[in-house]
Amino acid sequence: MNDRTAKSTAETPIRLLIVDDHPVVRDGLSSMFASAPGFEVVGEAADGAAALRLAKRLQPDVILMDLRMPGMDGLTAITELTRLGVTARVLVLTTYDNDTHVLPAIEAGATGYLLKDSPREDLLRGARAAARGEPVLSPSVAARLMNRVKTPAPQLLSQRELEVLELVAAGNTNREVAARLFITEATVKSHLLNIYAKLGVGDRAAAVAEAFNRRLLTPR
Amino acid sequence: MNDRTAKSTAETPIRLLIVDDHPVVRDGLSSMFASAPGFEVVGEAADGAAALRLAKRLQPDVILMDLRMPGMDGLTAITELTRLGVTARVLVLTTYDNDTHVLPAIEAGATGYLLKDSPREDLLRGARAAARGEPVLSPSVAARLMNRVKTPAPQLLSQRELEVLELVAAGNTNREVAARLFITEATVKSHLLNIYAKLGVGDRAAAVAEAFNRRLLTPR
DNA sequence: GTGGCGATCCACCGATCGGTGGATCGCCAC
DNA sequence: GTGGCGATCCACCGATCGGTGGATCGCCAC
Repeated sequence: MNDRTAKSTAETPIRLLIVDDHPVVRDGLSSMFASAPGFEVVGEAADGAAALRLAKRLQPDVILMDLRMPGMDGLTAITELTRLGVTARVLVLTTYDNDTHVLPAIEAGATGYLLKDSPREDLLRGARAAARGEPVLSPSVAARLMNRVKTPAPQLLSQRELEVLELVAAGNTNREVAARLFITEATVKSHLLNIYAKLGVGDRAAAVAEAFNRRLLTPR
Repeated sequence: MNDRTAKSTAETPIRLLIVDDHPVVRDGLSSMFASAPGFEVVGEAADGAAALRLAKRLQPDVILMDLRMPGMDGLTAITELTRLGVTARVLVLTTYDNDTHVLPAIEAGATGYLLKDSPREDLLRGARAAARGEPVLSPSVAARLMNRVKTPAPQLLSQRELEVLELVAAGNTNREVAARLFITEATVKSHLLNIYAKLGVGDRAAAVAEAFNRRLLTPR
């Protein structure tokens, strides 16, 4: 809460909050960054709840966040930070390069991740990149992200069926779809029944959801 | 179609297909990669249609693909390659670091992109990474990808409304939703009407689609 | 503690949807 | 050129959905 004016150096230092349940890790990271130029460690926390409190009060630029912690874990903390609109960039700290845990953190709002046992230079560079808002990702995680947006385009539905489904997703009634496609309402229903069979669903709402799941429809 | 056996070197070279409508660019890239160890340029094409034909016949490991071309453009060609199940990794070649054109290419199935005027070493490294299936992305494009999967979580719908919508998206009728939530069908409808009003839609199918668009529901 | 607001809950009714049972057309393999 | 298959097209009917018009409850600000 104390008013600090640290613009003596040419560049304002990057304010760090370190969150890890192991004191040894906290101390190690803290001393590493404290001794590096351009960084200032403004706080440490041992679990997600403490991290949330400190983040709100200290307004750090970058939060180094462990995922596995007692009490509120890192993923929940990141979700909360995002929900609260905290602007700090979150760098996830992982022990191993375990993608499956990292991806949900990215989706929750993390800017990237670092391995705890990365070389000192990598940690400093990653934190600086995060402070600039740049992602810090390994190729394997980046590849997983790409797969999430790639359209497999399995051509499961015919072109006409996809047209019908898109119009239904846009809120058109069967009659409106028919008018737009210059066919009768009965034909629209027939297409819809084929769509239901192909997608394994029983109504239009489930068909739309399944189409998004299968990337047949993509969020705009 | 000629049977080639190029396993004289310790490692099989990376087979490249170069696609660009400018002969100068093709020649430049071709000679650059031909003179580099570990690469073999197996073909060149001047537009998307030719690229498709050659890709199917030559089965290259990596395709260097320009986006702006007369006739079939690069984006369409990438979409077709993905649809046809061609296993070649596609590296998009861009003149400028214009993210907006690159992202759709990534979504269509490209492994990454390179700037045409990148240093020789970057081009070689990028092509090798692509051959291994690793993404080749600049931080700005990676950041855009991340934003696509991040959940803004605007808490637009109440918890109960989201529950109802999820059950509707799963194909439940109003009566089934009511039974699962231990409320009456009338209450389910009331929730749905509130959902429609909040999302600005008029029926359940459009509500599901809009929820995916706003990341209130996410593909599984 | 009172007002206001959103979330949650409920009943009745016309419009729409999904189910059943078909027909025609074009394309590809044999 | 014939068979088979999927895409596209169509009519009738019971079940479900969305629209209208409400009531109650809990929470927060004043």
